[in-house]
Amino acid sequence: MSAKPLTISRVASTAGIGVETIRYYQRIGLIDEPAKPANGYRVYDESVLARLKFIQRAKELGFTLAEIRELLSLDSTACEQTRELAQRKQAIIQQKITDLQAMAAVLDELLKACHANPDHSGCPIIEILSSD
Amino acid sequence: MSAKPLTISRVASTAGIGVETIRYYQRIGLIDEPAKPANGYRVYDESVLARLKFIQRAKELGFTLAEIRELLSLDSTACEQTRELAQRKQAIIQQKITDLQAMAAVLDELLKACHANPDHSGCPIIEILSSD
DNA sequence: CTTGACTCTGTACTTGGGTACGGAGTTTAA
DNA sequence: TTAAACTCCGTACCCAAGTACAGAGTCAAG
Repeated sequence: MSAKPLTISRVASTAGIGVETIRYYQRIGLIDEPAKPANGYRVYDESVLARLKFIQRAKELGFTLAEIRELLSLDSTACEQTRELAQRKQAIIQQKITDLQAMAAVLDELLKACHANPDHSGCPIIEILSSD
Repeated sequence: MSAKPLTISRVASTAGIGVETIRYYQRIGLIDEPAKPANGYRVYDESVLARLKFIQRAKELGFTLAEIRELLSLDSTACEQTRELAQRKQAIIQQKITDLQAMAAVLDELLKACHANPDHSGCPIIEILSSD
C-alpha cells in the first residue's frame, strides 16, 4: 500500500535538519515519539513535517525551544496566551535592539576617535577603554 | 605600613563581581595571577581594578572574553589591530540589529493580525505559524 | 581560644541547542 | 548474499561565561 515509510532520516532531510536534532526534539518533548513497529524503527506521520516547520519559523522569530513548546501546547482557541507570549517576546527583542544600538554608538565614537588620530599612534580606543 | 592587603574578596566587592569570577579570569589568562606570600593568599595590585574595569566596559560593548584577552594583549601602539577588532565587532552588532528588526517586524504583523481578530477566536498567530 | 569569615585547590555543574560516538540490530540494493 | 546504509539507545561532549562545592588551611574579633 504505502510507498516508503517516513523514517527519521527522511523526515530529517525533508525538514532540512539533522537526525540527531529530531531525536533531541523528542527527548525534550517538542515533538511526539511516534509508534514503533516490530523492527523498532520510528515511523512518522506526515504531520510531523508541519510541526517541524512551525518550530523552524518560531525559532527564526527568536523563540526559544522552551517557548516553542509552550506555543505548541496552545491551540488556536487560546488566543490570549499566544498573544501575550508574542508581546513579551516583542518587548525582549526591542530591548535587545536598544542595547545593541547603544553598543554600536559607543563603538562608533571609538572608531571616530581613531580616525581623528592620523598617525595611529597611542591608540585612542585602548586609551578610552583604559581611562578611569 | 600598608593598610589591609588587597585580597580577592576586596577586589571582588570593589569591582562589583564575584570572587569565583576573578579566579575564573585568572584561569583563562584574562588577569595575571598575583604573587602569593607565605600564607598562600593572593595579594593584588591596585592595577587589577583598572584592568577589571576595562574588562567590564569591553564586555558591555559586546566583546567576548576571548576578544578582550586579545585587546588586552595589544598596547596602544598597535592601533591598527585594535581598530580592526572594533570594526569587526561593529559589523557584527549591526548585523544583529538588522536581524532583530526583521524578527520584530514579523512579530508586529502577527500582533496586528491578532488585534484585527476582535473576538480572539481561532488565534491568527498560531494559524500563521502553522500554515504551509 | 574559639568561632566565624575568609582563602586555597580542584572538580563538577549550569544553560541552550544541539552534535558525536559506540555497539548492536535491521533493511535494502547490487 | 553480503556490504552499505540505516536505525536504535544511552551517554558524553561542545560552546561561553561563569557558579557551586568539598575539604583543608588561615586569619581576625571577642
